[in-house]
Amino acid sequence: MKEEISKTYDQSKESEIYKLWEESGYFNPDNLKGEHFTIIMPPSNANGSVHVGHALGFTLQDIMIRYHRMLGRKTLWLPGTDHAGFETQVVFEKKLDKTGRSRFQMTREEFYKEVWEFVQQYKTLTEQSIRRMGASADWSRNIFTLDPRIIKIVYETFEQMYNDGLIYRGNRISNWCTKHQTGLADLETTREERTDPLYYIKYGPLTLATVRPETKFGDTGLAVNSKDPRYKKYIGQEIEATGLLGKFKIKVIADDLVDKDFGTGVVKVTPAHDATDYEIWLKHKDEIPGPKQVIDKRGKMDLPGTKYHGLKVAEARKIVAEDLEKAGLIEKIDETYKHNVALCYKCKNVIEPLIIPQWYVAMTKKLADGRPSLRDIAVEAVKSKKIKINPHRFEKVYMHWMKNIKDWPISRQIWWGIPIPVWYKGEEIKISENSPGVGWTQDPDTFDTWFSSGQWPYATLMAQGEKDFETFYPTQVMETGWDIMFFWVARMVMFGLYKTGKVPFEHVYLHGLVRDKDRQKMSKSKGNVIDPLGITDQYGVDALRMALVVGNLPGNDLPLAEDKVRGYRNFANKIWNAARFVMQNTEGYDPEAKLTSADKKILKDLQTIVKNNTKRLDKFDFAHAAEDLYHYFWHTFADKIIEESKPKLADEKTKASAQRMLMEVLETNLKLLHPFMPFVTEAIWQLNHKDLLMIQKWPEKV
RNA sequence: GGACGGUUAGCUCAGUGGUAGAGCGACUGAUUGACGUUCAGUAGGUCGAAGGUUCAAUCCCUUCACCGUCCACCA
Repeated sequence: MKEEISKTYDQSKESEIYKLWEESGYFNPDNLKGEHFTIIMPPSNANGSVHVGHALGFTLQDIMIRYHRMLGRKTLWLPGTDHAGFETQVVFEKKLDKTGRSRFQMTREEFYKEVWEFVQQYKTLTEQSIRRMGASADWSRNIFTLDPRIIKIVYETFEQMYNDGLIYRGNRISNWCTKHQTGLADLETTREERTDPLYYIKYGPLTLATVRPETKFGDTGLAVNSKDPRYKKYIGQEIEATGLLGKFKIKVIADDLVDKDFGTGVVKVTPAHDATDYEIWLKHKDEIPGPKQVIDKRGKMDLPGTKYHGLKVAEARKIVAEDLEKAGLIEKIDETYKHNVALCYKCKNVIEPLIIPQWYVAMTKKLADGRPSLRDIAVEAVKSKKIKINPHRFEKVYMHWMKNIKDWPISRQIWWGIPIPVWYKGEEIKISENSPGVGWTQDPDTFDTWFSSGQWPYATLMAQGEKDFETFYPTQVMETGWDIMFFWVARMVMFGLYKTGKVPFEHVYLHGLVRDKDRQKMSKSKGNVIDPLGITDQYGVDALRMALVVGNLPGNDLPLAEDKVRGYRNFANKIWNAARFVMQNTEGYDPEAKLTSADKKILKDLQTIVKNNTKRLDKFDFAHAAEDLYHYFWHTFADKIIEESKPKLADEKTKASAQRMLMEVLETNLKLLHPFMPFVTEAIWQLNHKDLLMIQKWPEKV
């Protein structure tokens, strides 16, 4: 046996080892006993290849899973993929664009079918990549967000919430992306500071400041602050003014949303095209007319019969400003005005606030039977520590967001997604997956992806059958990136508590983003992307896993350089060779040999490592756990214990003790290292064992 | 406009109320011996600034500076 062990660790055998594990059946908790330990894998978006950020998530989750499996728990790691509605549609439309096609030239059915095929390819690819990372997930329970079992549960929840009055259809102002032709939640917009001209426009006796003169055709009122002495006399009055389309009358109202100190202290109220104005109108419905739409969904002026009709908003703004200037209606222009503009988070086009009917989930509304609002149950779960967020500081961020939460628009005007199961016939509304009969038409919209993925923890388990749900829910840990805490984690908490009465998970672990060695975000255009599969082929998965874990504290971004991966490849080889040394020198050793006091001391010190490491894993302190093991193995075990064992092995009096000691230290280390570096440790274990290291009992704390 | 995080060795980051640590990098030396994907060693830091608490502060408090991030309806 000794001679057969190669001098360097051969990572090309990793896929064979994975096969060994997978075929053993121990990824499936049905073959395990004990108390349950569950992690639901965040479903990967099936629209591209896995990147190193995914690899980080898989690694951290696999560490927890392998650790708990070795502790003797009935351990389930349930994998899945996400259709990722909007995200995927955007990716796919870009692809269409490259070949000169567009979804607007296709039928909805054609489009859906093509995206489905596209997603299937990536789904398979993603699942292979997850395996390549060593993920010990239960593939027998693998599930897709568009699985009929999931859709059924999503529909049930929708109906239940509708009946509870938590879901309603509202015709109100929403963020509209003119490129993607869909409404978006506030979270799906970003803001960018811009410098735009601020026009001071005359409205009869008054002057007001605006950056959007083109929307003046949609004005239905003017507003001032009630405490502003300058304008007291105008409140409630109709003033007469001259505009580009002739004379008009407009009413002045008082609203405290108006800041006296901004501009002239007068604002125009354009409820159809501005969120604040819309809100002002809601409070003054009796005083001023409602929204008057002058911009359409394509972001073009909708003013038939005028010269502005059909102009894009940006063009119209220029022309309107010029015309106002010519007509002597501009008092001045402030060219240095800085303000934040809302953009679509995907295409960075300016969001056009428009009134579009959307479905909403009420966040702060109490239920008729007295149950607290979704927001309140989600706040309580964290406050009462039923859910703990790691790092702790994110609990503050979570609370702050909850405090300011607004109703969540869940309908999207996109095609790729779960259709909204609502049918209309005149004024009648019915919730149903299939047509209720002749004359009914279905709502054309689809759900926001997060409406389905928000239900993931219970939906994935319920989809497997009632028994799985009872056995594995609530889950123990949700491990994901901090960047989707609001999008996803917060929603899962609400849905989970609403639907099951229990928290969906006990712990949230938020990892940081992986960046390049200069802390830059990885992006294809910068060419600084580290491809996890490529790096894995070169250095082995274990090396990548260690590089991702060591030095990576929760919530902090992680700079990753290839050098670091190379360093841990060296470590994997070190482990291999230390093991080779031990095996070559312990042939036929006596596991019961009497220990010398020096060797006893070594084993006692090892207990401290076991104890500390276990404690660290229990506290989710993976970075330090990994670093400690690295140090102990290399600088204590390899550099000192093994070196010092050489004379001991040469002396017949101390040989038996040294052999036993070396083997015990090695095997304990293999077990401790296994969650972090499963492949090299298992490969070594397989050299002299018939069973799997993966299911060995975790070293006892003494 | 709010809030949060950071500022420690050339780089990336740990850490502790009691004369500062790791990895990588640099430098010097060793070496056919489990491993050169190695070993031994050296250099390198007034722990962002100023105050305060303390016998003692890099660590606690206050203020400030700079960097970063998130949230936000001032048109």
